[in-house]
Amino acid sequence: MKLVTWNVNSIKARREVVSLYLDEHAPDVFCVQELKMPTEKVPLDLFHERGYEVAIFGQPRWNGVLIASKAPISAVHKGLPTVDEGQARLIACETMGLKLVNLYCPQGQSAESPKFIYKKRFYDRLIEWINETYSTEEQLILTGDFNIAPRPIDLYDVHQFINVPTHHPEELSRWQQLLDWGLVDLGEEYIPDGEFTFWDYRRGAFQRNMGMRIDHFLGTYSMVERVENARIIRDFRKKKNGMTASDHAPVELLLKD
DNA sequence: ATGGTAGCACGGCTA
Repeated sequence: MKLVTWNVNSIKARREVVSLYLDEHAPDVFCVQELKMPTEKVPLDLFHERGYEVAIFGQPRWNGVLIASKAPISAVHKGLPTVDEGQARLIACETMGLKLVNLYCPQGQSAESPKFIYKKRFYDRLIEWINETYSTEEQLILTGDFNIAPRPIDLYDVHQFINVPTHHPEELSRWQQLLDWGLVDLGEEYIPDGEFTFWDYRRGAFQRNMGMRIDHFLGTYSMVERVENARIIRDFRKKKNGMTASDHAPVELLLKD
């Protein structure tokens, strides 16, 4: 089966590009972040026409996450209790025998920003909630836009990220806590070092390959042996038929059935 | 040079 994560930067602006991706790459399970739309306005036909069931946690203007699956979806959970502040950043469900958490983690702006304090609080609560809700014995995957580049090689220039969000020690320690709980970065072994999932729109970052690997799959140990491959579909960071791309590329995880 | 680009929604915030 093919599991995909993609921060689309508005499902409204990206409707045609997302259609193209679904038709060309046919994921079985599709996790989307940054819908930038309230739940009731998300174009369901985009998914229903292609045989997907869909669970949506939307919000006007910002954030918003969605899971689409070719198989039935059950046990849908929306939101990370007590730290949401009205922000739609987490949706979880069960589908295809997997427990799945789709995340859009806060970005943090700068180390001095209140947004960075919020990012740390979000991660602290996430670690707690995962521990309360799941067991390491389960077939569990956390995926989405973590806004953390875990290794120096996951940034185009680590020297520009000394004490800067996405590679700050205070968030790397929280990433490590997720690993210590019993999760593995499933993409790391398969994605070649120095490949990125995000490039800023500004300063020609994509053309200069100034990117970061911040979109991930974290799985329990029982998932590790099921992974066949992971890859970044870099081509979808390029303009398609004049349509602007998202600033993130889709990331695919292939699992043995 | 505190820049730059995109999206939401029409001024300013967020990334």
